[in-house]
Amino acid sequence: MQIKDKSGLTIVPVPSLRRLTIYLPYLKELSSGVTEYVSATTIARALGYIPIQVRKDIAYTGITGKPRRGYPISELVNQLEVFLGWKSYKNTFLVGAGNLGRAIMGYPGFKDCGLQIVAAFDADPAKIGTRLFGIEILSMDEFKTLVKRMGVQLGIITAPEQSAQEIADIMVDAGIHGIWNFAPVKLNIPDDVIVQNENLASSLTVLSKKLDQIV
Amino acid sequence: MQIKDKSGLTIVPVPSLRRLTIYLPYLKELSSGVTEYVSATTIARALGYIPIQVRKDIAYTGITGKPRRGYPISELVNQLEVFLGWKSYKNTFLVGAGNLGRAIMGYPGFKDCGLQIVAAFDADPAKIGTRLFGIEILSMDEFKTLVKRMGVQLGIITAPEQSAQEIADIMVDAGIHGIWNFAPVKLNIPDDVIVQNENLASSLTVLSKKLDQIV
DNA sequence: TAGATTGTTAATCGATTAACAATC
DNA sequence: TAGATTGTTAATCGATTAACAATC
Repeated sequence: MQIKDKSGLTIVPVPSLRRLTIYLPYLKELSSGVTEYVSATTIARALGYIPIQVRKDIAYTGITGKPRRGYPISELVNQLEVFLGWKSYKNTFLVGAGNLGRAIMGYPGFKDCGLQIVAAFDADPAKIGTRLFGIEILSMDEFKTLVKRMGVQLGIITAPEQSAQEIADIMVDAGIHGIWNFAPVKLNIPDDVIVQNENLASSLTVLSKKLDQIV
Repeated sequence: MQIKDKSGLTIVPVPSLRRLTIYLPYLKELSSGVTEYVSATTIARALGYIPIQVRKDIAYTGITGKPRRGYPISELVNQLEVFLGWKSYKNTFLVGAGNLGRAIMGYPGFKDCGLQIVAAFDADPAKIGTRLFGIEILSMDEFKTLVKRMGVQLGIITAPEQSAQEIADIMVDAGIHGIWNFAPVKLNIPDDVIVQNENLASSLTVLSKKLDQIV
Protein backbone atom coordinates (compact mmCIF):
# COMPACT_ATOMS: atom_id res chain seq x y z
CA MET A 1 0.00 0.00 0.00
CA GLN A 2 1.21 3.43 -0.91
CA ILE A 3 -0.16 6.55 0.74
CA LYS A 4 0.39 9.60 -1.40
CA ASP A 5 -0.20 13.28 -0.80
CA LYS A 6 -1.98 15.51 -3.30
CA SER A 7 1.13 15.95 -5.42
CA GLY A 8 1.58 12.20 -5.70
CA LEU A 9 4.50 11.98 -3.33
CA THR A 10 4.56 8.96 -1.04
CA ILE A 11 4.15 9.85 2.59
CA VAL A 12 6.27 7.73 4.89
CA PRO A 13 5.76 7.90 8.65
CA VAL A 14 8.79 9.45 10.32
CA PRO A 15 9.49 6.37 12.48
CA SER A 16 9.57 4.22 9.35
CA LEU A 17 11.86 6.70 7.65
CA ARG A 18 14.26 6.58 10.58
CA ARG A 19 14.32 2.80 10.54
CA LEU A 20 14.94 2.75 6.79
CA THR A 21 18.06 4.87 7.35
CA ILE A 22 19.20 2.18 9.76
CA TYR A 23 18.51 -0.74 7.42
CA LEU A 24 20.51 0.83 4.62
CA PRO A 25 24.04 0.75 6.11
CA TYR A 26 23.44 -2.84 7.21
CA LEU A 27 22.29 -3.79 3.72
CA LYS A 28 25.30 -2.09 2.18
CA GLU A 29 27.52 -4.26 4.29
CA LEU A 30 25.57 -7.34 3.24
CA SER A 31 25.84 -6.41 -0.42
CA SER A 32 29.59 -7.05 -0.33
CA GLY A 33 28.86 -10.63 0.68
CA VAL A 34 27.85 -13.59 -1.43
CA THR A 35 24.11 -13.85 -0.83
CA GLU A 36 21.85 -12.31 -3.42
CA TYR A 37 18.64 -11.98 -1.48
CA VAL A 38 17.79 -10.87 2.02
CA SER A 39 14.53 -11.50 3.84
CA ALA A 40 12.72 -9.17 6.22
CA THR A 41 13.35 -11.74 8.91
CA THR A 42 17.10 -11.54 8.42
CA ILE A 43 17.13 -7.75 8.54
CA ALA A 44 14.88 -7.72 11.57
CA ARG A 45 17.00 -10.23 13.47
CA ALA A 46 20.21 -8.36 12.72
CA LEU A 47 18.91 -4.98 13.84
CA GLY A 48 16.53 -5.86 16.62
CA TYR A 49 13.20 -5.26 14.92
CA ILE A 50 10.35 -7.58 13.97
CA PRO A 51 9.95 -8.87 10.40
CA ILE A 52 6.50 -7.39 9.77
CA GLN A 53 7.84 -3.93 10.60
CA VAL A 54 10.72 -4.27 8.16
CA ARG A 55 8.34 -5.49 5.46
CA LYS A 56 5.96 -2.61 6.05
CA ASP A 57 8.74 -0.03 6.06
CA ILE A 58 10.12 -1.33 2.78
CA ALA A 59 6.61 -1.44 1.31
CA TYR A 60 6.28 2.30 1.96
CA THR A 61 9.16 2.95 -0.39
CA GLY A 62 7.49 1.06 -3.22
CA ILE A 63 10.35 -1.42 -3.38
CA THR A 64 9.11 -4.99 -3.85
CA GLY A 65 10.58 -8.36 -3.01
CA LYS A 66 10.05 -11.87 -4.20
CA PRO A 67 7.96 -14.33 -2.17
CA ARG A 68 10.05 -17.20 -0.90
CA ARG A 69 13.36 -15.36 -1.51
CA GLY A 70 13.16 -11.91 -0.05
CA TYR A 71 14.56 -8.69 -1.49
CA PRO A 72 17.40 -8.58 -4.03
CA ILE A 73 20.11 -6.94 -1.94
CA SER A 74 21.90 -4.73 -4.44
CA GLU A 75 18.65 -3.51 -5.94
CA LEU A 76 17.27 -2.82 -2.49
CA VAL A 77 20.38 -0.85 -1.58
CA ASN A 78 20.23 1.24 -4.75
CA GLN A 79 16.55 1.97 -4.52
CA LEU A 80 16.73 2.80 -0.83
CA GLU A 81 19.59 5.18 -1.49
CA VAL A 82 17.52 6.95 -4.10
CA PHE A 83 14.40 6.92 -1.96
CA LEU A 84 16.18 8.40 1.06
CA GLY A 85 17.89 10.98 -1.11
CA TRP A 86 21.37 9.78 -0.13
CA LYS A 87 22.52 10.00 -3.72
CA SER A 88 21.59 13.62 -4.25
CA TYR A 89 23.96 16.22 -2.90
CA LYS A 90 22.53 18.70 -0.46
CA ASN A 91 24.51 21.92 -0.51
CA THR A 92 24.55 23.17 3.03
CA PHE A 93 25.84 26.10 5.06
CA LEU A 94 26.77 25.61 8.68
CA VAL A 95 26.71 28.51 11.14
CA GLY A 96 28.71 28.30 14.33
CA ALA A 97 32.15 26.78 13.94
CA GLY A 98 32.60 25.91 17.61
CA ASN A 99 33.08 22.43 19.01
CA LEU A 100 29.77 21.10 17.84
CA GLY A 101 30.09 22.73 14.42
CA ARG A 102 33.50 21.20 13.99
CA ALA A 103 32.17 17.79 15.00
CA ILE A 104 29.46 18.03 12.36
CA MET A 105 31.91 19.20 9.71
CA GLY A 106 34.23 16.32 10.44
CA TYR A 107 31.59 13.66 11.00
CA PRO A 108 32.46 10.71 8.74
CA GLY A 109 28.89 9.35 8.76
CA PHE A 110 27.69 12.09 6.44
CA LYS A 111 29.77 10.99 3.49
CA ASP A 112 27.13 8.43 2.54
CA CYS A 113 24.01 10.51 2.80
CA GLY A 114 24.78 13.38 0.48
CA LEU A 115 25.33 16.15 2.99
CA GLN A 116 27.73 18.67 1.45
CA ILE A 117 28.79 21.38 3.83
CA VAL A 118 30.09 23.87 1.29
CA ALA A 119 30.96 26.61 3.75
CA ALA A 120 30.83 27.45 7.43
CA PHE A 121 30.19 30.80 9.09
CA ASP A 122 31.22 32.19 12.42
CA ALA A 123 30.98 35.44 14.34
CA ASP A 124 34.56 35.21 15.57
CA PRO A 125 36.80 37.31 13.25
CA ALA A 126 39.78 35.16 14.20
CA LYS A 127 38.17 32.13 12.62
CA ILE A 128 37.16 33.81 9.39
CA GLY A 129 39.36 32.81 6.48
CA THR A 130 40.58 29.65 8.17
CA ARG A 131 39.55 26.14 7.19
CA LEU A 132 38.25 23.10 9.05
CA PHE A 133 38.23 19.74 7.28
CA GLY A 134 38.71 21.64 4.06
CA ILE A 135 35.66 23.80 4.69
CA GLU A 136 36.28 27.53 4.61
CA ILE A 137 34.94 29.66 7.43
CA LEU A 138 33.36 32.89 6.24
CA SER A 139 31.73 35.98 7.67
CA MET A 140 27.95 36.13 8.08
CA ASP A 141 27.99 39.23 5.86
CA GLU A 142 28.45 37.00 2.85
CA PHE A 143 25.77 34.52 3.82
CA LYS A 144 22.84 35.76 1.75
CA THR A 145 24.81 36.42 -1.43
CA LEU A 146 26.44 33.01 -1.28
CA VAL A 147 23.18 31.16 -0.64
CA LYS A 148 21.89 32.44 -3.96
CA ARG A 149 25.13 31.96 -5.84
CA MET A 150 25.75 28.41 -4.62
CA GLY A 151 22.15 27.22 -4.60
CA VAL A 152 22.17 26.32 -0.93
CA GLN A 153 18.93 24.90 0.47
CA LEU A 154 19.91 23.67 3.90
CA GLY A 155 21.29 25.45 6.94
CA ILE A 156 22.78 23.99 10.10
CA ILE A 157 22.78 25.99 13.32
CA THR A 158 25.50 24.93 15.76
CA ALA A 159 25.83 28.35 17.36
CA PRO A 160 25.06 29.25 20.99
CA GLU A 161 21.36 29.50 21.74
CA GLN A 162 21.54 33.25 22.25
CA SER A 163 22.28 33.82 18.58
CA ALA A 164 20.22 30.98 17.12
CA GLN A 165 17.09 33.01 16.34
CA GLU A 166 19.09 35.77 14.71
CA ILE A 167 20.88 33.22 12.54
CA ALA A 168 17.59 31.56 11.66
CA ASP A 169 16.21 34.93 10.55
CA ILE A 170 19.18 35.44 8.25
CA MET A 171 18.78 31.93 6.86
CA VAL A 172 15.09 32.45 6.13
CA ASP A 173 15.75 35.84 4.59
CA ALA A 174 18.42 34.30 2.40
CA GLY A 175 15.91 31.81 1.07
CA ILE A 176 16.97 28.66 2.88
CA HIS A 177 14.21 26.05 3.08
CA GLY A 178 15.38 23.67 5.76
CA ILE A 179 17.13 24.31 9.06
CA TRP A 180 18.83 21.70 11.19
CA ASN A 181 18.91 23.30 14.60
CA PHE A 182 21.23 22.10 17.35
CA ALA A 183 20.54 25.06 19.63
CA PRO A 184 18.07 24.21 22.41
CA VAL A 185 15.59 26.97 21.55
CA LYS A 186 12.34 27.18 19.68
CA LEU A 187 12.97 29.02 16.43
CA ASN A 188 10.35 31.38 15.10
CA ILE A 189 10.15 30.51 11.46
CA PRO A 190 7.56 30.83 8.69
CA ASP A 191 5.50 27.72 7.98
CA ASP A 192 7.12 26.96 4.66
CA VAL A 193 10.54 26.48 6.22
CA ILE A 194 11.22 23.08 7.74
CA VAL A 195 13.01 22.94 11.07
CA GLN A 196 14.55 19.80 12.47
CA ASN A 197 15.52 20.25 16.10
CA GLU A 198 18.27 18.20 17.63
CA ASN A 199 18.04 18.44 21.37
CA LEU A 200 20.80 16.60 23.18
CA ALA A 201 19.62 17.41 26.70
CA SER A 202 16.26 15.97 25.79
CA SER A 203 17.74 12.67 24.57
CA LEU A 204 19.86 12.40 27.66
CA THR A 205 16.80 12.93 29.83
CA VAL A 206 14.91 10.16 28.04
CA LEU A 207 17.82 7.82 28.67
CA SER A 208 18.16 8.70 32.32
CA LYS A 209 14.42 8.43 32.98
CA LYS A 210 14.41 4.97 31.42
CA LEU A 211 17.31 4.08 33.69
CA ASP A 212 15.32 5.18 36.74
CA GLN A 213 12.53 2.88 35.70
CA ILE A 214 14.58 -0.29 35.70
CA VAL A 215 16.97 0.35 38.58
CA MET B 1 -4.49 10.65 35.44
CA GLN B 2 -1.36 8.86 36.45
CA ILE B 3 -0.28 5.64 34.81
CA LYS B 4 2.09 3.70 36.99
CA ASP B 5 4.12 0.58 36.42
CA LYS B 6 4.24 -2.29 38.87
CA SER B 7 6.78 -0.58 41.10
CA GLY B 8 4.61 2.52 41.35
CA LEU B 9 6.70 4.66 39.04
CA THR B 10 4.81 6.99 36.73
CA ILE B 11 5.16 6.08 33.07
CA VAL B 12 5.41 9.10 30.82
CA PRO B 13 5.23 8.66 27.05
CA VAL B 14 8.57 9.49 25.47
CA PRO B 15 7.13 12.30 23.29
CA SER B 16 5.70 13.94 26.41
CA LEU B 17 9.01 13.56 28.19
CA ARG B 18 10.83 15.26 25.31
CA ARG B 19 8.37 18.14 25.33
CA LEU B 20 8.72 18.55 29.08
CA THR B 21 12.47 19.02 28.62
CA ILE B 22 11.62 21.83 26.22
CA TYR B 23 9.12 23.55 28.49
CA LEU B 24 11.58 23.65 31.35
CA PRO B 25 14.23 26.05 29.96
CA TYR B 26 11.45 28.37 28.81
CA LEU B 27 9.88 28.30 32.27
CA LYS B 28 13.23 28.97 33.88
CA GLU B 29 13.52 32.11 31.82
CA LEU B 30 10.00 33.13 32.78
CA SER B 31 10.74 32.57 36.45
CA SER B 32 13.15 35.50 36.45
CA GLY B 33 10.26 37.75 35.38
CA VAL B 34 7.52 39.29 37.46
CA THR B 35 4.53 37.05 36.77
CA GLU B 36 3.80 34.38 39.32
CA TYR B 37 1.64 32.02 37.31
CA VAL B 38 1.80 30.66 33.79
CA SER B 39 -1.05 29.00 31.90
CA ALA B 40 -0.81 26.08 29.51
CA THR B 41 -1.96 28.46 26.79
CA THR B 42 0.99 30.77 27.37
CA ILE B 43 3.51 27.94 27.29
CA ALA B 44 1.90 26.47 24.20
CA ARG B 45 1.89 29.76 22.34
CA ALA B 46 5.53 30.45 23.17
CA LEU B 47 6.78 27.06 22.07
CA GLY B 48 4.50 26.18 19.20
CA TYR B 49 2.33 23.53 20.84
CA ILE B 50 -1.35 23.40 21.72
CA PRO B 51 -2.59 24.06 25.28
CA ILE B 52 -4.23 20.69 25.81
CA GLN B 53 -0.94 18.97 25.05
CA VAL B 54 0.95 21.09 27.55
CA ARG B 55 -1.71 20.42 30.17
CA LYS B 56 -1.58 16.71 29.56
CA ASP B 57 2.20 16.58 29.65
CA ILE B 58 2.32 18.42 32.95
CA ALA B 59 -0.44 16.20 34.32
CA TYR B 60 1.78 13.16 33.71
CA THR B 61 4.33 14.55 36.13
CA GLY B 62 1.77 14.86 38.89
CA ILE B 63 2.28 18.61 39.11
CA THR B 64 -1.00 20.46 39.53
CA GLY B 65 -2.10 23.97 38.71
CA LYS B 66 -4.86 26.27 39.85
CA PRO B 67 -7.99 26.74 37.75
CA ARG B 68 -8.27 30.30 36.48
CA ARG B 69 -4.60 31.08 37.17
CA GLY B 70 -2.42 28.37 35.75
CA TYR B 71 0.71 26.86 37.25
CA PRO B 72 2.87 28.63 39.85
CA ILE B 73 6.04 29.18 37.84
CA SER B 74 8.78 28.68 40.38
CA GLU B 75 7.09 25.63 41.85
CA LEU B 76 6.60 24.21 38.37
CA VAL B 77 10.26 24.78 37.54
CA ASN B 78 11.42 23.09 40.72
CA GLN B 79 9.14 20.11 40.42
CA LEU B 80 9.92 19.64 36.74
CA GLU B 81 13.63 19.72 37.50
CA VAL B 82 13.17 17.00 40.06
CA PHE B 83 10.85 14.99 37.85
CA LEU B 84 13.23 15.07 34.89
CA GLY B 85 16.17 14.25 37.12
CA TRP B 86 18.00 17.42 36.21
CA LYS B 87 18.95 18.00 39.82
CA SER B 88 20.62 14.66 40.36
CA TYR B 89 24.13 14.26 39.08
CA LYS B 90 24.75 11.46 36.65
CA ASN B 91 28.36 10.35 36.78
CA THR B 92 29.30 9.45 33.24
CA PHE B 93 32.24 8.09 31.27
CA LEU B 94 32.71 9.12 27.67
CA VAL B 95 34.62 6.93 25.24
CA GLY B 96 36.07 8.44 22.09
CA ALA B 97 37.66 11.84 22.55
CA GLY B 98 37.50 12.83 18.89
CA ASN B 99 35.60 15.78 17.45
CA LEU B 100 32.21 14.57 18.55
CA GLY B 101 33.44 13.52 21.96
CA ARG B 102 35.00 16.91 22.47
CA ALA B 103 31.78 18.63 21.39
CA ILE B 104 29.83 16.64 23.97
CA MET B 105 32.40 17.34 26.68
CA GLY B 106 32.27 21.06 25.97
CA TYR B 107 28.54 21.32 25.35
CA PRO B 108 27.21 24.08 27.61
CA GLY B 109 23.62 22.77 27.47
CA PHE B 110 24.44 19.90 29.80
CA LYS B 111 25.23 22.07 32.80
CA ASP B 112 21.52 22.27 33.65
CA CYS B 113 20.55 18.65 33.35
CA GLY B 114 22.97 16.96 35.69
CA LEU B 115 25.29 15.25 33.23
CA GLN B 116 28.68 14.92 34.85
CA ILE B 117 31.32 13.59 32.52
CA VAL B 118 33.86 12.57 35.10
CA ALA B 119 36.40 11.09 32.70
CA ALA B 120 36.96 10.40 29.04
CA PHE B 121 38.71 7.46 27.38
CA ASP B 122 40.47 7.13 24.07
CA ALA B 123 42.48 4.55 22.19
CA ASP B 124 45.06 7.09 21.04
CA PRO B 125 48.08 6.95 23.43
CA ALA B 126 48.93 10.54 22.52
CA LYS B 127 45.68 11.75 24.05
CA ILE B 128 45.96 9.79 27.26
CA GLY B 129 46.89 11.95 30.20
CA THR B 130 45.76 15.17 28.52
CA ARG B 131 42.64 17.12 29.46
CA LEU B 132 39.71 18.57 27.54
CA PHE B 133 37.44 21.07 29.28
CA GLY B 134 38.98 19.94 32.51
CA ILE B 135 38.13 16.30 31.83
CA GLU B 136 41.03 13.89 31.97
CA ILE B 137 41.51 11.44 29.14
CA LEU B 138 42.41 7.96 30.31
CA SER B 139 43.24 4.56 28.89
CA MET B 140 40.51 1.97 28.39
CA ASP B 141 42.52 -0.35 30.64
CA GLU B 142 41.34 1.62 33.63
CA PHE B 143 37.70 1.71 32.59
CA LYS B 144 36.27 -1.16 34.61
CA THR B 145 38.11 -0.37 37.83
CA LEU B 146 37.10 3.26 37.69
CA VAL B 147 33.44 2.53 36.96
CA LYS B 148 33.21 0.69 40.27
CA ARG B 149 35.31 3.16 42.19
CA MET B 150 33.48 6.26 40.97
CA GLY B 151 29.97 4.80 40.85
CA VAL B 152 29.49 5.49 37.18
CA GLN B 153 26.14 4.44 35.70
CA LEU B 154 26.15 6.05 32.28
CA GLY B 155 28.43 5.64 29.30
CA ILE B 156 28.67 7.74 26.15
CA ILE B 157 30.06 6.26 22.95
CA THR B 158 31.46 8.86 20.57
CA ALA B 159 33.99 6.52 19.01
CA PRO B 160 34.09 5.37 15.36
CA GLU B 161 31.47 2.77 14.52
CA GLN B 162 34.10 0.05 14.06
CA SER B 163 34.96 0.07 17.74
CA ALA B 164 31.50 0.85 19.12
CA GLN B 165 30.47 -2.75 19.86
CA GLU B 166 33.75 -3.53 21.56
CA ILE B 167 33.37 -0.45 23.74
CA ALA B 168 29.78 -1.37 24.53
CA ASP B 169 30.93 -4.82 25.64
CA ILE B 170 33.44 -3.28 28.01
CA MET B 171 30.81 -0.90 29.36
CA VAL B 172 28.36 -3.73 30.02
CA ASP B 173 31.04 -5.85 31.61
CA ALA B 174 31.99 -2.96 33.84
CA GLY B 175 28.42 -2.74 35.09
CA ILE B 176 27.19 0.35 33.28
CA HIS B 177 23.40 0.47 32.99
CA GLY B 178 22.78 3.08 30.33
CA ILE B 179 24.60 3.77 27.07
CA TRP B 180 24.21 6.87 24.96
CA ASN B 181 25.41 5.74 21.57
CA PHE B 182 26.43 8.19 18.85
CA ALA B 183 27.90 5.54 16.57
CA PRO B 184 25.55 4.57 13.74
CA VAL B 185 25.47 0.86 14.56
CA LYS B 186 23.13 -1.46 16.37
CA LEU B 187 24.72 -2.45 19.63
CA ASN B 188 24.27 -5.96 20.94
CA ILE B 189 23.47 -5.47 24.56
CA PRO B 190 21.66 -7.43 27.28
CA ASP B 191 18.06 -6.46 27.91
CA ASP B 192 18.71 -4.85 31.26
CA VAL B 193 21.01 -2.23 29.78
CA ILE B 194 19.31 0.80 28.24
CA VAL B 195 20.66 2.11 24.95
CA GLN B 196 19.77 5.51 23.56
CA ASN B 197 20.89 5.82 19.96
CA GLU B 198 21.64 9.20 18.46
CA ASN B 199 21.72 8.90 14.72
CA LEU B 200 22.63 12.12 12.96
CA ALA B 201 22.34 10.76 9.42
CA SER B 202 18.84 9.63 10.23
CA SER B 203 17.76 13.07 11.47
CA LEU B 204 19.26 14.70 8.41
CA THR B 205 17.35 12.31 6.18
CA VAL B 206 14.06 13.13 7.90
CA LEU B 207 14.72 16.83 7.32
CA SER B 208 15.64 16.43 3.68
CA LYS B 209 12.65 14.17 2.94
CA LYS B 210 10.34 16.75 4.47
CA LEU B 211 12.00 19.35 2.28
CA ASP B 212 11.29 17.26 -0.81
CA GLN B 213 7.66 17.14 0.14
CA ILE B 214 7.12 20.88 0.15
CA VAL B 215 9.39 21.99 -2.66
C1' DT C 1 -21.06 36.28 39.67
C1' DA C 2 -18.91 35.28 35.20
C1' DG C 3 -15.33 33.41 32.95
C1' DA C 4 -10.77 31.50 32.44
C1' DT C 5 -8.30 27.57 33.25
C1' DT C 6 -7.41 23.07 35.14
C1' DG C 7 -8.03 17.97 35.26
C1' DT C 8 -10.27 14.00 33.42
C1' DT C 9 -12.88 11.16 30.57
C1' DA C 10 -13.97 10.15 25.77
C1' DA C 11 -13.05 10.36 20.70
C1' DT C 12 -9.87 10.45 17.10
C1' DC C 13 -5.91 9.56 14.71
C1' DG C 14 -1.85 7.23 13.27
C1' DA C 15 1.60 3.69 13.91
C1' DT C 16 2.40 -1.00 15.12
C1' DT C 17 1.26 -5.64 15.00
C1' DA C 18 -1.52 -9.63 13.51
C1' DA C 19 -3.68 -12.47 10.11
C1' DC C 20 -3.77 -14.44 5.88
C1' DA C 21 -4.13 -14.91 0.89
C1' DA C 22 -0.97 -14.73 -3.06
C1' DT C 23 3.25 -16.35 -4.99
C1' DC C 24 7.30 -18.53 -6.37
C1' DT D 1 4.50 -30.11 -4.28
C1' DA D 2 5.32 -27.97 0.24
C1' DG D 3 6.72 -24.22 2.55
C1' DA D 4 8.86 -19.77 3.16
C1' DT D 5 8.14 -15.20 2.33
C1' DT D 6 5.89 -11.21 0.42
C1' DG D 7 2.09 -7.77 0.22
C1' DT D 8 -2.26 -6.26 1.96
C1' DT D 9 -6.16 -5.85 4.72
C1' DA D 10 -7.76 -5.85 9.48
C1' DA D 11 -7.06 -5.45 14.58
C1' DT D 12 -4.69 -3.44 18.25
C1' DC D 13 -2.35 -0.20 20.72
C1' DG D 14 -0.85 4.21 22.22
C1' DA D 15 -0.56 9.15 21.63
C1' DT D 16 -3.01 13.23 20.43
C1' DT D 17 -6.91 15.96 20.48
C1' DA D 18 -11.67 17.14 21.87
C1' DA D 19 -15.24 17.82 25.20
C1' DC D 20 -16.68 19.20 29.40
C1' DA D 21 -17.40 19.28 34.36
C1' DA D 22 -14.98 21.16 38.43
C1' DT D 23 -12.94 25.13 40.44
C1' DC D 24 -11.36 29.42 41.92
